[in-house]
Parts: sequence; structure tokens; C-alpha cells
Amino acid sequence: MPALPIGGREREILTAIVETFIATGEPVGSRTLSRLNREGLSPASIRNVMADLSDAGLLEQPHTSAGRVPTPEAYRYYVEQLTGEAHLSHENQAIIEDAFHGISDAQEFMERTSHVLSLVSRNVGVAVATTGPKNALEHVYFSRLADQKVLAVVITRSGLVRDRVLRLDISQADLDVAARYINDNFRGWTMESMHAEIARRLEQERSEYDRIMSSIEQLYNQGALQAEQPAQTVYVEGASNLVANEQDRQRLQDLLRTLEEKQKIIQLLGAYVDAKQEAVRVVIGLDETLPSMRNFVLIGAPARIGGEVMGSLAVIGPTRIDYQHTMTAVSYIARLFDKILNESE
Amino acid sequence: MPALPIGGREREILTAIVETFIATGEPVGSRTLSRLNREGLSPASIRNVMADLSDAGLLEQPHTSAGRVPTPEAYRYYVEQLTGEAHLSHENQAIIEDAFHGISDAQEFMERTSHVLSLVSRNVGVAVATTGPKNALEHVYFSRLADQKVLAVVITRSGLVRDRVLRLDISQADLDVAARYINDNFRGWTMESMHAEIARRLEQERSEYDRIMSSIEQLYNQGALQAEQPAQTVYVEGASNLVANEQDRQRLQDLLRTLEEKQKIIQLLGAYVDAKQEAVRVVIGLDETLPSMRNFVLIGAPARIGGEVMGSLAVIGPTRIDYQHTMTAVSYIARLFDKILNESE
DNA sequence: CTCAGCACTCTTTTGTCCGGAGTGCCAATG
DNA sequence: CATTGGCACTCCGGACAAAAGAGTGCTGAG
Repeated sequence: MPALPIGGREREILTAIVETFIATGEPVGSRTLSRLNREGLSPASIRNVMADLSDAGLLEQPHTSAGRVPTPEAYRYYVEQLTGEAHLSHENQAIIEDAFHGISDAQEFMERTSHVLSLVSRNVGVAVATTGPKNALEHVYFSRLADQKVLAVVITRSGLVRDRVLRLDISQADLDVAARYINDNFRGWTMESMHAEIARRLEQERSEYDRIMSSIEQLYNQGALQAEQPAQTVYVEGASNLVANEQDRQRLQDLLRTLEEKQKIIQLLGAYVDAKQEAVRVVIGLDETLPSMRNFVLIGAPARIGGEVMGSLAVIGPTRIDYQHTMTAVSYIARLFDKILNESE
Repeated sequence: MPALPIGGREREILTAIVETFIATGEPVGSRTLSRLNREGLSPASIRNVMADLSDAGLLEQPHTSAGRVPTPEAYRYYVEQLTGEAHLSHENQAIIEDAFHGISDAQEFMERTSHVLSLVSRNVGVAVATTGPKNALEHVYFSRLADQKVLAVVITRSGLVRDRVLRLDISQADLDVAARYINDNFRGWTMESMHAEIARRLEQERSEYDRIMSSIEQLYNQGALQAEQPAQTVYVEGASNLVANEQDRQRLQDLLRTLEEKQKIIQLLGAYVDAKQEAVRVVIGLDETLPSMRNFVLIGAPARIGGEVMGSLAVIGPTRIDYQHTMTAVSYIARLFDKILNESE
């Protein structure tokens, strides 16, 4: 990180520039800024400061006779010095209360979250539900669909239901026995420890090698009991909001394309929303991970119930986003998630 | 339907106009057409015919000195006289084969379908999985999550898994009894007939009113056993393809908005893709249902396994779409659906 | 019927010009 | 010595006009 300007004057002006640019979207010039600033500084003085900020790599000019535009570095600086949380507007408060009223399971909450976030931020809202390895097993059920096909349903204590079709040849009777064995022995275990324990037992009791263990081994090998299910559910909403913001046609299309690739979104959230960290995380410059996301930022937070991370939620939008309010909203919903879903566990 | 031109000459020219407009996207004038037409007709003659077609309401002019553009009516006529199916290009064939390789359950198939359709049509691919009322029950499972919350999981014979959280207060023991009762009595019943029968039994055996029936009544009332689950899953993909086609910014945004409202999509497919009809259905002029979809068409077909309708799939795109190839692709995938999923039942 | 020719209309493109906004630099000022 | 007014310069974008292009409708001849 380069040496940042600490001078009060510089800081003040930089903040003013960032804020008016966020508000107007137009490059901001010295004159506009001088009018805005209550303690009248002349345009010329401001120009001097601006030149310094440009040298420091915090401002850019689209062309020589245009105003200045904040660089990603400037946004980082701006966000860093943001203090305290804003209040939720009553309107947004109402939207949120309304959307989550009566919700009682995580899955549904996530789905609405993406919607609500896109509404209040007027940008893209995303939410992914992760099956944490610490999820407790509630029940498994296997059903033979056809010759080679077995449907496996795993229900976790937190109410997540995952199903997948496996290709293997076990009779329904054997499946029932296997299911009973697992349900009797492992209800309440975390997926993680169950996974390990089953592996251990398979190893140990291979000698006996009775039908139960054989069935279970097959199920195990096909990943029916895996701790981390590969198919995490992702909810992305509000892509339409990008149309208003993004001028460049080609870029708009690339953005939408990227948002359609759920896998990339999972990756993005996974990379940046640190489970250990409680607070809202702001990432400026997503193009390091996704080239099409140049000039875009992510404002996200982990979604947790009690201590357990159940996924993450975030807003994706242009650098020119209302940081203050978006951060407030994200943080509010993250806390709401815990509050609503935790009280009844 | 107005009297349509039957003259060979008119038909030929209309077809040519529609096809070149689809290809180029530009209003087509008499000169261009005359160059294209192998049996050289002079521009002047063509103009005469065009004037007639305009009078018949099949062509429009954006402005007086521009070429002609087909009206919705013209597209209907064009599609109607389309004969036979085109061949799938090898490229598309490969894409499709590749995408559906190894798929074995309906849910997954649907998800890929929307993706594949968006790829081959270069437009929006959609697929909805309907829980048909004729779906046979395989297994139900209830799990008490917390004080007021019960997780209900319903598995159908075709491998669909539906889960929902209900708010009611029944002990796990009672839930188990209720589940056993239903599983023992109704496995293999269609959701429809089960629904009716349970209603009947509740009525008849109300006098006894033992705990089992009471539990079941509560579950029933909350819709846990409903034939048609309200939450049908919808897959929409390829919205990004619209960016290239739609010029008007505002309209583009409206379109994307509409596509984000899953409920409207379900409604759309439900209204137009007739379950009884086997063939591909082409609907021109979606604005009757969705105003934002002016100048858009739907090319869809029901997805069935054996005789049973499992949902529908469709491509949504501008009137200026490649009807021939899109129809072929839709029809091909619809047949593939039956073929892949039926063989193993 | 077909078609060449012609006058006419309307859009699109191109070129030019000018005003506005903003910059950088310099010299004056308190 | 930081601040400021002044000034010359740059660049974008809107306005306007002229020209090019595409297409039409109509008419009259083959």
C-alpha cells in the first residue's frame, strides 16, 4: 500500500470527490467541488491538491480537460476511513422486514436475501448456501429408482435437504438396511465426523465384509455421504440493475455472462468472504479474480447461525456504489439471519 | 385471422422477406430482395407485391422511405408454412450430447436444458419442472426442527424431492407415526389420488379422531401433501444473449426484470405449452401475457416421460429468431428427455 | 403483367463550428 | 509560503448543414 495522504485537507477533498462522483457519476472538477465545499476554498487551491492526489495515484482523468475520477485505490482509502454505520432508511427497513416475515429455514432465507439485497442496493444481490462440514446429520433415505439408479436424500439438522442420483446396483432391501444403519448410528453426528468414522469402520470391518458394509461402501464411494456437497445453491438476483449503470454494451454482456456462471460466483464469495471474520467485507477490484468484473466491488458478509457458517451473502456492484448504505444493509441482513434462524434452534 | 395471400408469388416474396430480415435484422427493401431472388424479378414488380402485403397487414415500414419489416402476423404465416425439420448442426448435436451425458434424473436434466437451449439458440433458454398431479409417491419424511417448525420432505417415484418447512407443533414421535402411516398406506399412489383419499379419510374417521389422524390433518392443512407444490423450480439461462439483440436500453432492462420474475415465467409456459399437445408450439406475440415481451416469441414443448408430463422447456427470443433451427433443437431435446429418462424407469 | 424511370421522402453520415468545463501554470497577494 | 485570480490551452459534445443512400409510389411503355 502506497503512502496515503494524511493531511486533513487532502483527506477532506478526496472524500468529497469520491462522494460527489458516487452521487453524480460525472468526473468532478475543481469548480464544482469549490461550490460544494462550505468553507470556501477557491478552485485553484483545490486544483493544487487534486494534482497531488493524482500524483499519489488516487485520482485519474479520463482526458486532459475533464474532471477527476477516483481510482480503486481511492475507494479503498475512502471505505477505510468510513466510520460507524448509517441508519437503514425506513423504506428499506420495511422492505426487509416484509421479505423475511415468516421465514423459518435457511434455504428460503437465502433465496429471499438475494432478492432483498438487489432491491435495497439497486444492484446485484447474491447469496450462497454452503453445506458446512459441521452440519449435523438428521436423516438419510435411499430409494432405488431403476436398474442402475439410486436416489439418495440427506437431511441435515438445520433443515437443508440435498438429493442426488447415484448409479449403482443395490436392492431396495439392502438400501433400507443401510439407511437404518446410518440413521441409527449417526443421527446428530456432524457430516464431517460421520464421514471420517464411516471411512474408519469400513477399513476396520472390511474383514467381516457383510452386506451392510458393502452397501455402505458403495454409497460412500459415490459421495452420497460427503461432507461438502459439490452442488451449493447460489441465488443471484438483480442483474437487470446493471443495465442502467453500465454504458458499454460489450462489457454489459460480459458481466451478465459472468453472473450466469454460478460456479464463478461461488468461487468469488468463497475467496473473499472470510468465514472467520464477522464483519462486512468490502473488496474493491474484482478483476483480479474475474476479468469481466473490472471496476466492480463486492460487499459481503458471512451468514451464520450461532457460530456455524451457513453461507455468505453479498452485493456486487460498480465501484460507484453507495458504500455506506449497502454495508449497512448487508450487515443488517447478516445479523437478521442469525437472529431469525437461531432463536428457534 | 385475416385472409392470407395464397398466390405463389406473394408467398414466396413474403418468405424471402421474413428470412432475410431474420438474417440481417435490417428492414428489407425491394432492391435487396430482387438481387437475392434467383429468378430475377425487378425491384419494381416486387414493390407492387410488397404494397399488397402491406395492405394485408403483413408488412410494416418503420418510416416512409425505409424497407419493410414483417409484422407478427407475417411470422405466424411464415411459421405455419414451414415444412419438415431441419437437421441439427454437428456442432449443436455435440453440445447437446455432451451436456446430457450421464444425466439420470429429471431435475438435473431440466437444469441443463435451460443452459443447452440458451447455447444452441443464442437466446434465453427456460425449463420448468412441474410436479405433475399424477406423480407417484415414494416416501415422505417429517422432521421436527424446533419448537414450531417441522421439515416435510416428499419424494416421488420419478425422483423429485420437494421439501418445505411448516409451522406446527407436533412431537417427533407423532411425526414418525404419521409418516409411517402415510408411507405404509400410500406408497405408489399418485399425489392426486392420495390427496383425495386423505381428505376422505379425515372426513370419515374424524369421529375417532385419534392422534395419528390429528397429526395428519395438520400436515395436510399446511399443504405438506399437496399434489401441486406451489414452488415449481424454474431454470432461466442466457439472459445475457438479449444484450446483443435488443437496442432499446429501457426495454432491455424491462426484459431482464421480467425474466427474473420466475413466477411470470411459470405462468407463461403454463399458458402456452399445452400438455396434451406433443409437438413444438410456437407463440408469436408474448405481449398479450407480458407487456414487456412485445416482439418476443416462445418456442416450447412439453417434457414428458412416457405419457406423464414432467414440465416444459422453451426458448424465448425476439421475433427475429431462427425458427427452423430453434424448433428443431427444442423438439430434439424434448424427445431426448423422454428417451433418456424413460428407458430406465 | 412486368418493369424502367423519375421525383420525392426520410434517415444516416459526415464535417464544421462553437461553447462549456476543466486544467496547468504563473504571478500577485496577504 | 500557502492561497488565489487570471489566462492560455485542450478536449468533449451539441448544433447545424450539407450530402449521400436507400427506398417508395406512380406512371407510362413494352
